[in-house]
Amino acid sequence: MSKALDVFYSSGFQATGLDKIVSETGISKTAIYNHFRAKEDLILAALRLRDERFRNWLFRRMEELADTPKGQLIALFDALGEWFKSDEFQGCMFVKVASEYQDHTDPIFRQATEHKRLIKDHLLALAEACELQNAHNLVCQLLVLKEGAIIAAYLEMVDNPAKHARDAALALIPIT
Amino acid sequence: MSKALDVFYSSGFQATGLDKIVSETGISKTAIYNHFRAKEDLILAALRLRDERFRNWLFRRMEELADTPKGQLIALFDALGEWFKSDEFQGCMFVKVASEYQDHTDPIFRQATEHKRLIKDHLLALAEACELQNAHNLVCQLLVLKEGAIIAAYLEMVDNPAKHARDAALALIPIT
DNA sequence: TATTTTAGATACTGATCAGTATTTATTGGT
DNA sequence: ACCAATAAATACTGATCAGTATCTAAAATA
Repeated sequence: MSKALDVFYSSGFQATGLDKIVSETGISKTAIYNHFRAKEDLILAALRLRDERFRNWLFRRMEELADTPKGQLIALFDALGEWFKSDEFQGCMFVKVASEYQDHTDPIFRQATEHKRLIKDHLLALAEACELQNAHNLVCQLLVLKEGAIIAAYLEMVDNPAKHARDAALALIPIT
Repeated sequence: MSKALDVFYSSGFQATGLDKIVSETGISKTAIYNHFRAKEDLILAALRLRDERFRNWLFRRMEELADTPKGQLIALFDALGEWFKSDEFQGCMFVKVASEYQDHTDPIFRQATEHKRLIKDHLLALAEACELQNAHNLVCQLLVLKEGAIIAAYLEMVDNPAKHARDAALALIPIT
């Protein structure tokens, strides 16, 4: 499953045939279809695993980098910067899968949006712990910065997008 | 060509077979391959057309909405908001194609990044006309906001992402 | 009008896709 | 040791893919 995730992440979803999954994982096609009803289910499982791993890593890293809610919101962008610099980085898997499965009612598309919602919830909790007057608006702005930084990193639009997003976040978060 | 662009935009690139292009456009496969050496060339042509149309529309709209360079930079987000609300909106075609053709040396991927570069150049010219001390940093931040707003709109992460991006931009652009 | 050229439409090719049926090997019980 | 049951590996299916070859019809020249 973990290997399947890697293959989908680096080679795409439609472009990755099940034969490739078989050859990369060593698991036979029969065994795959024993656990998953269809390729769609395999993709959904890969997305679930990715969501769990990524959120765990991100939230933990934010906690390691700062101990106040406000500090953690800023550390979001430091954590993103580390991700961008890592060998693993190949853009956001959920943006990519939502680019391939564009039907907004498709379970795959909806699972991509669910990942984003879970991150939003976490940031909202942090922002509300800051006792700001409009935590919701701030979180929306930070989310826009986060997604933009990931795209900018993937498309190599600017140098150090995480730094630019962090600077912008600092300008948006009240000092008090 | 225009119709082919629409099909790719709404149905994806790998998922769209040439048979579908034939049935949607009425142009025979032979005629298509007379003008384009391969499907890749057809995609590249569609991207060129999209780039030209989108940049023309965006820059013109920014000019219509404001007459100062600083005003136009802010109007970028008003124009984006109009795009998000339009029926046409289905995310950024270049982000989507770069999600399907991930090899950074692939002509398709590079053409996607080229589109982003051309927009960056335009914003840079506007920012430099504002005579700010660090126009480059500002443009990088605005680009991050722009890409994030498009993703947030496509994945329906937040309500009115253009407004949030615009508010953030206002906080980043010096008042003077 | 007869002939040649051109262009597009249809039909085809080998490859690859997701998914399945059959066969082979392995395990567990007696 | 023998049989039953399970699980996985191989081989196959119809569909679809990008791309091509052949065929047909129209237009241009003489």
